Amino acid sequence: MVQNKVGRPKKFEREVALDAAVEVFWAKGYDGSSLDDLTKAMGINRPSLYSTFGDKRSLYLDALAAYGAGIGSAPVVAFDEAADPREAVSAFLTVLVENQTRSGDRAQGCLMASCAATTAGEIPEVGDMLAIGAKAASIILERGFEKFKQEKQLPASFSSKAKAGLLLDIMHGFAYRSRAGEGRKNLIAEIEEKVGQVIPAL
Amino acid sequence: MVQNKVGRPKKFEREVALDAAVEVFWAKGYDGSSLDDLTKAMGINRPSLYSTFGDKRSLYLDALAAYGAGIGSAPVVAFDEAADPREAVSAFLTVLVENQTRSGDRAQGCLMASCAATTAGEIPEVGDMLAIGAKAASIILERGFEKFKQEKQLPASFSSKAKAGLLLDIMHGFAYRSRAGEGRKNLIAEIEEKVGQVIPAL
DNA sequence: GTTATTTTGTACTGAACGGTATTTATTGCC
DNA sequence: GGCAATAAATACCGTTCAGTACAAAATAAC
Repeated sequence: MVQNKVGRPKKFEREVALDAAVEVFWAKGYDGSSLDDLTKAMGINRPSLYSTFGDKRSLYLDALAAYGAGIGSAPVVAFDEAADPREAVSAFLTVLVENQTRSGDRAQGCLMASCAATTAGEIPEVGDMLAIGAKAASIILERGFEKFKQEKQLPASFSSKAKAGLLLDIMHGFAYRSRAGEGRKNLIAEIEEKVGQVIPAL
Repeated sequence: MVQNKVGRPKKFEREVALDAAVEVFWAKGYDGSSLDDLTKAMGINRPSLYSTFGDKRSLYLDALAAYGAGIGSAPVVAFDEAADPREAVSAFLTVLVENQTRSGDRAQGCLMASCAATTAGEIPEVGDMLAIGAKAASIILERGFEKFKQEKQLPASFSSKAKAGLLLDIMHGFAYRSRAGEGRKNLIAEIEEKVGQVIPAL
């Protein structure tokens, strides 16, 4: 924990508190999360929240960015670390489903697709973040497929861009169904089928 | 407009007011929609709203049901009316994109996936509605594909259930991107590619 | 031990919220 | 015209909201 030289020491770490805020927004959405909800979950009081994060709105944007850089990009990281196309898609979807069904309570899904999307109208920056996140993921997946093509693990006819888009579509399908309450087991059981729809049979 | 025999006549129709409420919830979400927003858009005052729809929560559930029975199921209806598989999928996606990019303003998308999903935690009935809607759509699409198989318009190897799921995944991808602000033209231009991913080449 | 500095903790503010009591207006029936 | 019935319209209620003022506490420097 970084401390100043003088003055009363801080009792919390910015990143830990931000992660807690992510959980609150993920569960209740932006408008559904009150400052009481947030401060209680983050373990800090209101003045600390305001001095550290600004207002509720900028805390929200920080939380979305933290999610995007962490949990939100974990599936893409798993994809990139895999050795072959089928494993890459399978790892992508497995990490995805695990993150979207992580909670013991109901209603997890994706913070971006299931919660932040609601606020794309009232907070323009959110719309931009949604678009940028999707675009970035699409490009990374496309490049990953292109790499596999160069390695001859995918045929030359394989359309990397279209398949990257399809894989993201599948991601959004899982996000919706996780949020709707469908259990992890059911979704995991579908992954093989989805892999087959993205990667042509051997 | 159905009127009572006695008493002051109503100045609004329930369905019209409900459709207006749908628009508000679709734009701002449940928690982001105030009663002032709702009554203003619906053209009625608070007591009328409460006597007709109960409270905000039950108005919300009514609005979701109305959306599901109307706009939300329009793509499936278009699918069912088509004469061949490619046209069915194409019509499904075309109607979908048109509905999700209907507004001149930003942030349309799907009321269920882009807005209602947020409230699946705080209002349990919403989670159930999301799940039931997806299940119903999946079954109808699956039966449609099966019909095309019987008509020999699709090969026996065609997996109707898996393809129905994939088509719904694509729907959720479009919903996300519409909500993120991607324009109708871009999405329409992608439909042919998506059709090819659902229906095998001739 | 005093001072300067930083953060915590509590209490508070005006505004907006969902919901309702009450009054007024408009009809059909006698 | 008077009465009963229904709905509209306004004004209001207590609560919760996001945001802040202010004081108490904890550290380093001297």
